[in-house]
Amino acid sequence: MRGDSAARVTSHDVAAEAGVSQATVARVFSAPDKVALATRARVREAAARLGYVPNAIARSLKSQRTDIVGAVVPAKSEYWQDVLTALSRRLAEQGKQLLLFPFADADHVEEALDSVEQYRLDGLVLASSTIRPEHLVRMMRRPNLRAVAFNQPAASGLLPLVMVDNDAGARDLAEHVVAQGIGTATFVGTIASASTDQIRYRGAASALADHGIACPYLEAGGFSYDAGYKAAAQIPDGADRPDAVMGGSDEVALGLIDGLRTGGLDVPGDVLVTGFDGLPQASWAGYDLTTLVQPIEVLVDATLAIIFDDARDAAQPERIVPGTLREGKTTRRGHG
Amino acid sequence: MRGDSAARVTSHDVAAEAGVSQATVARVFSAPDKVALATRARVREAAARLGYVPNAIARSLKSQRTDIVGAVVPAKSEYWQDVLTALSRRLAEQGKQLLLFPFADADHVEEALDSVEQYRLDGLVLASSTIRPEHLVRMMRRPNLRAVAFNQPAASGLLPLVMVDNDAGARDLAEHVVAQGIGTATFVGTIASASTDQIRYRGAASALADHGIACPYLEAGGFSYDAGYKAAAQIPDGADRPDAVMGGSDEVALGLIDGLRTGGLDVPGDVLVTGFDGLPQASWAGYDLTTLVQPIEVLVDATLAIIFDDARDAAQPERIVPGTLREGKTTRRGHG
DNA sequence: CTGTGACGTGTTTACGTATTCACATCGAGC
DNA sequence: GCTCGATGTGAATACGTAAACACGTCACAG
Repeated sequence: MRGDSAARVTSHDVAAEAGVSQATVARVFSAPDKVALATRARVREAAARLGYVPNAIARSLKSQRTDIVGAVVPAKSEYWQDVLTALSRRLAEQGKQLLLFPFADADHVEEALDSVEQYRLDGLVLASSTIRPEHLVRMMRRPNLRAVAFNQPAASGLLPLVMVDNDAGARDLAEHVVAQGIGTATFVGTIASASTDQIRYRGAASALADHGIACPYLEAGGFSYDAGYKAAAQIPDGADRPDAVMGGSDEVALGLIDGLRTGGLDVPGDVLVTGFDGLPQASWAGYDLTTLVQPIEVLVDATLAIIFDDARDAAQPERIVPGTLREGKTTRRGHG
Repeated sequence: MRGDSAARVTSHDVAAEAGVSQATVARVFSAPDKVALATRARVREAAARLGYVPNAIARSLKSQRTDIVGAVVPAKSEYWQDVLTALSRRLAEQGKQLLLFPFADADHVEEALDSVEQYRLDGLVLASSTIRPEHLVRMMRRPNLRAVAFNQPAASGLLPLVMVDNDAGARDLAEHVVAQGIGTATFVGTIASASTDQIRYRGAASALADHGIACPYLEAGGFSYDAGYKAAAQIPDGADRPDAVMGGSDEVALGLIDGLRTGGLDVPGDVLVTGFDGLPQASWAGYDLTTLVQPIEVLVDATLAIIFDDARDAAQPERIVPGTLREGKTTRRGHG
């Protein structure tokens, strides 16, 4: 029978029950090796009897550490869901928590950041390339808060930065489709103002240009499946139809595939398609998309290293991690 | 030029700057109408000048409210991602935050709950039917914590409960496939021990039985696409092949579709497929899955209502919300 | 036998805010 | 002209913990 009726059990209550001081109780739970073995056992028993659980709020107030990392991310996005899953898993391993600050539009970032400042977080992950530089600067200036920009090239020079090598990845994808023998290509970007989108397009266009292939840009207008699906209708058909369509993200690429197929085209028979990110869905048999897989675990680890490593005086780190080309059937040309 | 150099600005600092007491500063930020207009303006200015932001930790300690709701959810799941997105959006509208406690296996729920107790959350959403009853009981007993079971039939009688009408939904789906003229069916469940899985199967089997159709159960062994994909290979082919396969969740159903198609079958030509949940991916043109769409917004609102409504003495509420049948092409038989 | 350090514990204070209580001021009502 | 209530503000306290500091005990080296 655990004492669950007591409304709020504090370390003082436990101290009284065990016949020690509050400080000793606190030590048992935060620095056990500083307490004699016998005392420790007695306190532990008393705590169990009363159903005592340390109050993280009070601890945070006193210690000036919350053990919570915040993440400012777009509310709707497959890619970020994956990142957050990896992030929270790693944090949980270290006994830390993840506090979510999702935002719907880029216009609502401001509100999210207002909330962020109230909580004295140990660190903050600023995700999405739709966060504007002025917001980044704002976070840069908060004392005692390690903010890291995640996959957000625009943050370069403003904040510590972790990202996949978008340029190299886009080039790899372009080289790959060139190797399949294409003669024309179109890049369907997500949102033209996003810095990742720009880098990916430039990388792909530059690599294609090296082979004498022009690559017009088409904006899907979002990071979503729907945006890609609708964009497929904009792609020229007939004689002007490109041999390959490169999506600015996997979500857009998946939408493109279905959009193109709905339009009566065969992927990869009539047109090759590539993505970018390496979402789980890209591996689904129905799509089997050729894409650039981001090493999310590596990126997350690098992010947490920046937040928690004590080298606070170090220069602004920038970790740029290479991705991996995943070759799926969407670029496998029937060499008939 | 905002005073961003000051390491930690407190209400005391603002009070000194504005020539008022700390209490007045606190009032300006928590109950502005209790402060004279002129004073209020002066304090606001001083606060802006110093870059003061109220400390949510200290506020929580004093007020015994954190304005944070926790959610214990499986780390990997499309369905829960959707729910969490809706949940955090609604919370953000009320100036509240969502703290995530993801768990990898059912065995790790215990650890997650340990963390939960440390934070004095305003409410807790217990998701996933893989959380075992003993864990539910534990949360039931915490004082000052409104825990709500979300889509977790097993919690009935133990905790306030919000869920979609799994039984009716499964029946609707079964009736729908019967109306397509099927003669045989197989139910491919997620995890047999999950209470939602059991209810969905029983509902479907019962409705099918009303039409004299037997419905064997096959366990995919997970809630994932992969589980469904692999399970497709277990489905009898040839003469024993069922006319319809009902998936225990959309993720499983999507995997089933691809698995069946990989096996050379046509969906819906050779076999009909249904899902359950109404994931965004189910609407993707490549699948266009017939499924039962959960009204996630409604479920989330009901959950938050239980957490925040002051009728704390009310009997344990149980909200069971009906879902909506979404008819996709995976059950559209070619009436050739 | 005394000085020294390690060890274990208690006392006290501070973290930053919300709230209670007390007090002062002011306008209105008999 | 005095009471009364409303209004605005300050002083003081509590929320629950961690950590600095002080103290006492004991083993051991000289």
